[in-house]
Amino acid sequence: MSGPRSSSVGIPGTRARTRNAILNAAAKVLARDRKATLADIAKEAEVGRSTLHRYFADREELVNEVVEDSLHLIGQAVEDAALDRGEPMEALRRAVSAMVAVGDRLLFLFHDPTHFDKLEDTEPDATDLALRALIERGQADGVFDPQVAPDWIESVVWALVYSGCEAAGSGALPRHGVTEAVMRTLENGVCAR
Amino acid sequence: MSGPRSSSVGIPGTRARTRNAILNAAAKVLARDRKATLADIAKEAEVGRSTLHRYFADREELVNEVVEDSLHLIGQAVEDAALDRGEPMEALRRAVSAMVAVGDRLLFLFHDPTHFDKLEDTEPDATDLALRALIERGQADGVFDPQVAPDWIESVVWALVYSGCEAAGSGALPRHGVTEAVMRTLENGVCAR
DNA sequence: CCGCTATGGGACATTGATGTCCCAGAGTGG
DNA sequence: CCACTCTGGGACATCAATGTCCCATAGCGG
Repeated sequence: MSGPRSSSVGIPGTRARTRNAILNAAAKVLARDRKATLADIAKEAEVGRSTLHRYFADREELVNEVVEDSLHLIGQAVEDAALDRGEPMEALRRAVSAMVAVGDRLLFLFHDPTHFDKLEDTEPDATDLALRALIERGQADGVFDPQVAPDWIESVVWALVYSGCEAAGSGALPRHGVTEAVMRTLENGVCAR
Repeated sequence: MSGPRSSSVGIPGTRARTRNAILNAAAKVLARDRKATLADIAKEAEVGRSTLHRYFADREELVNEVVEDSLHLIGQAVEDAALDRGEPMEALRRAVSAMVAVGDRLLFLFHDPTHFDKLEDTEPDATDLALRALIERGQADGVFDPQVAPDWIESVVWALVYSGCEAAGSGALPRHGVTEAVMRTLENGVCAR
């Protein structure tokens, strides 16, 4: 009855805040352990399991919403990076920096390839398109290696950013040095200059 | 049941072969979906669920054995690469090639960070030591970038190899081109030469 | 002060995976 | 041909997670 359903329009701030807390907690917990219980997530979010169920009927629904939210956050961050402006290499740096900034969600998404599969159903999202365009622009400008597939370069970028975020999470890299490490590797590989 | 099944059932080697089939199937299935059922694994291995239970009492036991087996395979492959011999860059190429060769197991291990955690309990394994030694040797020789932590370089190598294996799995890269793509990226990053 | 909403927590029913047993069939070696 | 081993599959018992209800209560706004 009167299920407080519809999206975040007109909802008292409380509901949006609780909802957000649950989404964040879910992303964090599920990134660490994909088999985490709903109870675990509720605990992390500091809400009752009942409350969690009030906001998300299914586990599936919850996960889907976290995925969607994460994609949205990442997309927003990358969009703000305005990859179509400026030198390709500088734009790439902004992209990496933006990705690192939402590292938690990145870790969450990458930790479950299943989500990645669902993503293929939807239209190619703006994030990938922007990144792809940047890569091709850089290749055309002779800045990025034109002899390898844009696909591969994109994979490399995501992989290194992911790696950097994980390294930061485990303390292997200082949080502020992630972008720099990733960029240096993207520019030079692992070779001395 | 049994169409073209095992031709020699009483032979000692048979048990090992069945066991191996289960381990391989488990690695493959679990790499794709961590929540896969024991029934799924049994099906992939083309054995009955009962048989699987005869070889591995627990799900936990099975997973542990797959981890151990995978580490062993990877370790063997890398050891055969004799990373302490020859030019660092050539040795690195051999390392990458060896890792790619056991890509399925790599995908399995990386898909569940939990396994990675257990690994920290044990002594630092030979694989990491060999790889680390190679990296430091290369840095000393001025071949690898001495200004970044060996830790980071190691992460990058694993990340790119993983990425390459995944790309191969999804058809984005031809299986035989993985080592080349990874090495090119390690040598030049994503920049034009 | 009153009512409304959101919440937390407990009490179920349900479901799906898991682990155990047992039995009959097939292939092998003696 | 007989005994033995390994196997697949079915029949449970168990268990943990999940999803549903319901009720008492705290907080917020009118």
